[in-house]
Amino acid sequence: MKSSSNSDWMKGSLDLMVLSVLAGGSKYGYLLQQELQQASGGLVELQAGTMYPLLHRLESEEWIRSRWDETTGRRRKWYELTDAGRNRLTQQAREWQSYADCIRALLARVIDPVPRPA
Amino acid sequence: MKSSSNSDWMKGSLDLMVLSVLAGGSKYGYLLQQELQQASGGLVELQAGTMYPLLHRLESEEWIRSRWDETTGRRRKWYELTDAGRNRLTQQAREWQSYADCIRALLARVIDPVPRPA
DNA sequence: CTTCGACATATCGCCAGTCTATATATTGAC
DNA sequence: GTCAATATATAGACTGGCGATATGTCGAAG
Repeated sequence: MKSSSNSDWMKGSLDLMVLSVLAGGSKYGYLLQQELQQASGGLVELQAGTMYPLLHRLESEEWIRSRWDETTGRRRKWYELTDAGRNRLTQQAREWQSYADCIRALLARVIDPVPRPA
Repeated sequence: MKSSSNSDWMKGSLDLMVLSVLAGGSKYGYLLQQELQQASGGLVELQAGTMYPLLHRLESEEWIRSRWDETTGRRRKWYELTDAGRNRLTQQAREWQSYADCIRALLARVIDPVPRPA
């Protein structure tokens, strides 16, 4: 069976999405989760068990950095983009668009097969 | 390190791409590989070790069906879409475009952050 | 005639990454 | 006092893509 809450499309795009949302300002995990869900019109539901390891990885790769806020009882770990992360984001955004265009072209053929060049 | 020949974007889109190419007519694996590479302007290099298992899976799920051509010494296994596969393709194409639009919107924010609604 | 590179399919084992489930703790509402 | 929402984290299972490897045909070059 396949299932999985989202529909597998963004399997390779989660990094990009997370970096994008963080580009809008510092966030802690739970908040990022909410905002991503909102921003995607409910399409993307980043699971906690996916997100936290992902954030840890992004941090270990130094695309983002974190700071605990322990001033309240509810411990929150705030993440922000590093400079490297910001560059990474623009880089990846460019790449992603190439691939998206490429798939779009592929799909266009399906819908509207080339009418054989005169 | 990340590496991987393509850039991980299409991790979840390979099914879609293969079905798309097959929508253009029957192909055997090797040919499909070439055509996909061409059609993508060299962007997508579907590896043999990825493709054959993928084709087997798609066949077991009955989105495609195969026939050996053994009339020549070079054995070729021709694949074509089933009716279900064709439906699957249009279905997935629709879904993919939703997700692509969603990411595009996310990226647009990055490039052009909302100027605070008057 | 042999050898080399392109053609053609297949499988195995590795590994990265996602999900489910689970754990833990705080807080506000009822 | 209990429950749901907030908040983070990890372990284990599973999937899927990739590199390596195997097997064999075929045509061209030498």
